[in-house]
Amino acid sequence: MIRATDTREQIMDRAAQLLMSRGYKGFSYRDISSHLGVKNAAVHYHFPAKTDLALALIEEYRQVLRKGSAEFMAYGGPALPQLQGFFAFTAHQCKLGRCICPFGAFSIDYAELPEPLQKATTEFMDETLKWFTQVLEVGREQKEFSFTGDAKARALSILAALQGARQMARINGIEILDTVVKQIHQDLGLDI
Amino acid sequence: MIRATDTREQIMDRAAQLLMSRGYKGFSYRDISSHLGVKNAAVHYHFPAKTDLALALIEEYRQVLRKGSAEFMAYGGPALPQLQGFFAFTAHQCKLGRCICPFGAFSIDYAELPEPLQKATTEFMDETLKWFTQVLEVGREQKEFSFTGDAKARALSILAALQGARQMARINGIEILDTVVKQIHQDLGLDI
DNA sequence: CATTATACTTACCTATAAGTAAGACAGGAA
DNA sequence: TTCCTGTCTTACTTATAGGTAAGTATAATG
Repeated sequence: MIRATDTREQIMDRAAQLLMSRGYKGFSYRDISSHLGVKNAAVHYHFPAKTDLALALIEEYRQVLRKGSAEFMAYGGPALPQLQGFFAFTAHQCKLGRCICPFGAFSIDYAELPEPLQKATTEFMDETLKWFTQVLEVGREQKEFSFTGDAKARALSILAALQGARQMARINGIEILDTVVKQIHQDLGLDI
Repeated sequence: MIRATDTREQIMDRAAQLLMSRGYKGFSYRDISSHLGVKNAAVHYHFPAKTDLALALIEEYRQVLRKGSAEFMAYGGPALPQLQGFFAFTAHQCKLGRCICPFGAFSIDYAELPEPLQKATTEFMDETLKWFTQVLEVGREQKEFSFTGDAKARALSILAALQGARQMARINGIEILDTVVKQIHQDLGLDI
């Protein structure tokens, strides 16, 4: 009661953790409320429907992406930190048990999602792809790394590999993610 | 009643479709029974628990893999048909709405799966990876295609990319899968 | 012909999900 | 002081999930 907005943030934190560890269908409002020591209806007060919660999460992810890429997208600059930051973020999330990236989580249930959620997911992916394509293009121009062919196709392939690797890491160990990230580095001429 | 084993097969067919279009949590026995025009308990008769059904599905996938790769694994031979067959199979599945590969489906719910199912999934992935690594190694030796670095790491990366691409294809269109497959071809020196 | 196994159906159970309506209670504003 | 608003709780509802026990019909077998 003292700090009202805390609850909302805590709900979103917990929901993010659950979404990325169990998928969209894999968590319930009860999972959130019991963890926070509040009642189920308290979660519904902040997010009337689960869809609202999911939309808020996606919006948050989009904000994170925008904030992390705004300067680069507007003024350019070195592309390598963008790339490295993204890989580090991915690995860190995975080590916290958040192995399922939002796209993975929502793609599984995509067919049954309400239209606004589908739209938000698609737009988020478009934005991510646009940013990552730019990173690859600029990085190649500036000779920070190298690869052949279309940057967008390459961006898509790398994002797909990361998403797949994260999930496969759950089944056969976290080192799978490291292996794939190393492979991507090698393919970009970033051998260590 | 006339052809008893039909029902069991039909259950598995439908379950496979549902598993790969909605994920493991995303379908119920009701989805299967209503589609077949039988009662819920009929499905339980053939597969007492959902875990049993999942295990049977994985076993079936493993059989398909073994049958499709047995000759190659035992006696060698051209690797390219193995590769092409796999890509074609993946694309075909995806076009039938089966965009979520079994690894993707089970990886989402992995943490909550009973141990036998976890084990079966892990073993299936090990087998798949072993086969695909062999395909890449042999194909490189025989100059059917080319790539640098460790074959297992490359196999892992390609499998991850395919898994990710299949899921992303649901969100942003089937052409994403084609793009990634083309990229893989290019990376293996298989430009058309 | 009687028995038995197979492949179901009917009729349940328990748990959990998302969601809602109405009330409680604190703090600030009129 | 009263009223209002924001933040909850209590106490539900409805739907669906996985699962089970007991009975039924058919087909094969002794």
